[in-house]
Amino acid sequence: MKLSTRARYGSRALLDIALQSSDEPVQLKEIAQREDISLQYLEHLVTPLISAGIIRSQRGAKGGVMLARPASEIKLSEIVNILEGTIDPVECIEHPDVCERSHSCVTRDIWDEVKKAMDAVLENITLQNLVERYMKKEKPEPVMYYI
Amino acid sequence: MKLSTRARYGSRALLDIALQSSDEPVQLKEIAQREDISLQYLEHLVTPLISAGIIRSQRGAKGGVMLARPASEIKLSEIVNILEGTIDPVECIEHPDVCERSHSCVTRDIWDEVKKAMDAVLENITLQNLVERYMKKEKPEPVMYYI
DNA sequence: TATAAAGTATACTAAAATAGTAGACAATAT
DNA sequence: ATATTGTCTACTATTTTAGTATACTTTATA
Repeated sequence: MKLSTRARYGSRALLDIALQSSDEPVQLKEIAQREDISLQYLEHLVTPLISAGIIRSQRGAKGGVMLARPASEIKLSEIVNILEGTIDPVECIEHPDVCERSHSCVTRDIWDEVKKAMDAVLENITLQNLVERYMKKEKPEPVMYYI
Repeated sequence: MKLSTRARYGSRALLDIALQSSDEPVQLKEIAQREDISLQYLEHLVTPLISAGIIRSQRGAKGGVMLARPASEIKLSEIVNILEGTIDPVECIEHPDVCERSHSCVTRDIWDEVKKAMDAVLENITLQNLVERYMKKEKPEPVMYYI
């Protein structure tokens, strides 16, 4: 029941891009270095994200990638879905035919509830939220101490 | 992000046992047949469930397995945990040391929230609940039709 | 317009996890 | 005594995941 590196690395890469947010594209090489992901593997993650319209790329010298939409409009559920495929904990949620029991299977119902619980979390978190969380961790609000 | 067959088969096997609930042990061979799981594979699932005190077994002729506790005291979270290992979607939840970023990683925080959402579902469903859901599906309450 | 610096695409390989099988062994009801 | 049933350990096959390699395309800019 583990997420693969694809979703993990991919989310980190996207957060990285969001944090560099300027008008200039961010080079894959830089992302790879900062995030400790091999450039070649990162490319595998970037391609589907481009196809899905999460990021866009500029080829050639001074090229790189950038968010295709505002960070506030990129939901984590979308990212995970693109990189991980469906989050369904069991095949029979999406394709009931794989098991003749599906229609009457109560355990299947449970896995569906589990999926929905996960979805609910991921649907409500955007890249922008991640950026804010990051900022908060990096620069915590000064705390007042009362003596 | 798939559950393995272990948790799926295991839950079904336990529900099967709960449904046969009598004082007599249920034979593994029967469970295997009803649930379409090879006997040998089922044995792999049964062993850890016995160790964990979910079921107990009687060896020898007329032997089999039975619930070691009332179905209402067996939570799905426990079953999944035994058969699947932790449900953590990423290694770094349980073992932050696997990644030097853990302490400052905001994506990790998200995966932790996802885990908690899943846990919340599985903690609240017992084998007894599954039995009741099953009964409901099999013998739906008669519905009044108003003309 | 040549060229270096990027991203793109496809194919391959290694490693790990998952799923499943086989067979000898141990306990027990009858 | 013995047939029936669970137990244990070892092995194997398959699939998925992770990662590497290499040739190719695009483009800024000198």
